[in-house]
Amino acid sequence: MKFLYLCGVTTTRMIEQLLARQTSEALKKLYGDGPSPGEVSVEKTRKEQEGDFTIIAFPFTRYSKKSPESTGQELGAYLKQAVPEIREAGVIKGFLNLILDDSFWIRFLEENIGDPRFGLPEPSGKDPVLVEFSSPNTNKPLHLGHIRNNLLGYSLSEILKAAGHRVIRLNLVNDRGIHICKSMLAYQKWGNGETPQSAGMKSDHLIGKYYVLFDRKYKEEIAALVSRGMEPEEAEKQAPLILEAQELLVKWENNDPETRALWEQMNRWAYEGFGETYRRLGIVFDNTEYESQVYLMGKDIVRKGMQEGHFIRKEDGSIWADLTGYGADEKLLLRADGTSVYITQDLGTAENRYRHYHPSVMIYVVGNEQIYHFEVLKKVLTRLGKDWAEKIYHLSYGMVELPEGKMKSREGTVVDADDLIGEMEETAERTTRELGKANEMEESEAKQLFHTIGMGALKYFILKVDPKKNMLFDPQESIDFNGNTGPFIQYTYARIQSLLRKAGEAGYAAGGSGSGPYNLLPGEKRIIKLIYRFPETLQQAALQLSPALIANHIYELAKEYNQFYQEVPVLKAEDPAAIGFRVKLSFFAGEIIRRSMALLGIGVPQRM
RNA sequence: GGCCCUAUAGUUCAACGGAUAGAACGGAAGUUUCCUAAACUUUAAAUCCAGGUUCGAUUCCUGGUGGGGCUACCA
Repeated sequence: MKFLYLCGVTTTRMIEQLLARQTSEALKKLYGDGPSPGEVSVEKTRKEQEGDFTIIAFPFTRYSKKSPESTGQELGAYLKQAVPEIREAGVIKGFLNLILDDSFWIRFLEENIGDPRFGLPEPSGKDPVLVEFSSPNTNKPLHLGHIRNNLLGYSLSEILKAAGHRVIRLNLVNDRGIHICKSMLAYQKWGNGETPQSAGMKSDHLIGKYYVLFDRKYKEEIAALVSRGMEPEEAEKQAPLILEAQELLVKWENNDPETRALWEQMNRWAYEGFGETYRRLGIVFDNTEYESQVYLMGKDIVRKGMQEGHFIRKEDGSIWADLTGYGADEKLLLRADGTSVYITQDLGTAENRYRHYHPSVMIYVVGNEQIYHFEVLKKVLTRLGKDWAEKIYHLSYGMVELPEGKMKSREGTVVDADDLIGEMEETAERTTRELGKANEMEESEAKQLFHTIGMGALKYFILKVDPKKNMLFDPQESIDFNGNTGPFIQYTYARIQSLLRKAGEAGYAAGGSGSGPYNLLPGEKRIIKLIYRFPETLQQAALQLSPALIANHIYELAKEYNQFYQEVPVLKAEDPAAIGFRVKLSFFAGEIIRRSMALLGIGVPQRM
């Protein structure tokens, strides 16, 4: 993301920087000219090949005027001389593979194992990054799409914090607008004073019931009008229910006491329900904004812009921005009846945030169906001379699709958030009990474990996918607990903790240092290298705003550790030095797993 | 119509312009006198099509084709 900067470079990448610098010097010395160190890319060697780092010789042939092979040979010979950490340098098809001495990797482990801030750069102290996410409508309960939004927003915030940014998590509640009036109207007409208690429903679900009811009755009215010969488009505008909802909106904006009282009651129900869902998901915010409190600011901006001649007023009194010269169409900013639309309040919130927080970046975690909306928002702000409009970044994530297609709240084809959370916990409980793993647990510990595993499965399932891509969720197949999943990683962690408990009993310290020379097994080295790359992955995840990178990395580590665990004895090793080293390696791997999972908002159990 | 996103094993997902395109699930075959088998090992299976740029393209560009989204006085 172009607005973000790196907060700091962690010390662990120093060997790559050293290699790049030496390569640059080598080429200049050998051939008289060469790239700057920044132009040299030092990559990790592919898994199938032997080596730790790879430098590609092809780009250097323009300096050497020789084949990639001999260029690589000469460079390799130079580097081996210049860098004592290099044990071997071999060239295969123009790829210079460097093998570092085991002592380098062991020293890395020793130096960082006790550092709780390993991989974390110093906090930048610069202007904060705002992350807006969740932003629910108060007219219906949360569904699977919101879950993706919440998990992404929360995880990104954690990642950005870890990468050294000051982060402010914002929730903007869409608590006003025509959509709210629809549920309110349906409740007025057909609610008979029903309450969550009397209905025995979670409060936000009760509101959703009336939103769906409105839509059903509204569609009936449209159908009736159409059957009497009206054009469908016209019928949608003339149906009595929609006209009534519009009246209700005007009343609301004019502070009609009765309307406001109903609105407040229904919103309270919505917040109660959302609060419960957030709690179960483990989502928190630093601040909550309410659209009802900022939309007037948006109206003012529009009025002022109108006076200054930036906008146009149509015959019916509605106000529009003419963006036809800017790669967009005309965009409505205020309705003819003076009430505000979606973008009106977004103009207000943006201005409000900019003044209040002086952010370096404003990230909006909002679905990709709103790409156009944010383009227009930025264009309108720019039009008004707000040069900070460029600080707005729309993180547009893909939709969660069901096998039959897109979810539609109004038509009831949604995967409800609360239901899904409940099902995940139930599945976790069933699976755990079948495996007999809860047998010796206290009931409270078991309950906590089911929650941890269930949420781990759900969160990992969603966050491992690249945010910008659409993803598929098939309720029939449910979310797996084996393979590339949250529970797999949690299980790996639990195994490590079990091992460490036993190691402690046997007198082996996990965090200490001071082992002697040691020949690394291939599996051990692969684990160390994955730990070594954690800081880099964190930076990449922050830069690309992608929790998926963390998820992929941690899966690699868990997989690698499981293989090691299976094939290499730790506590039963012959050599005490080997036991000591492997205990330490296990401890460090466990820490990286725990911390990475925390970046995804996922907890890890001590046993499972 | 216009604009935007997307296309990889049967399925769900990976791959800073680099080597033989990786995993998982599902399929086939194995591993438990040994630190937790929610694990591990082996195996079959894929870059939508046609051009272009490059030493090198799944990746970048152009044109097709398929899928999705936006283009609301909904948010």
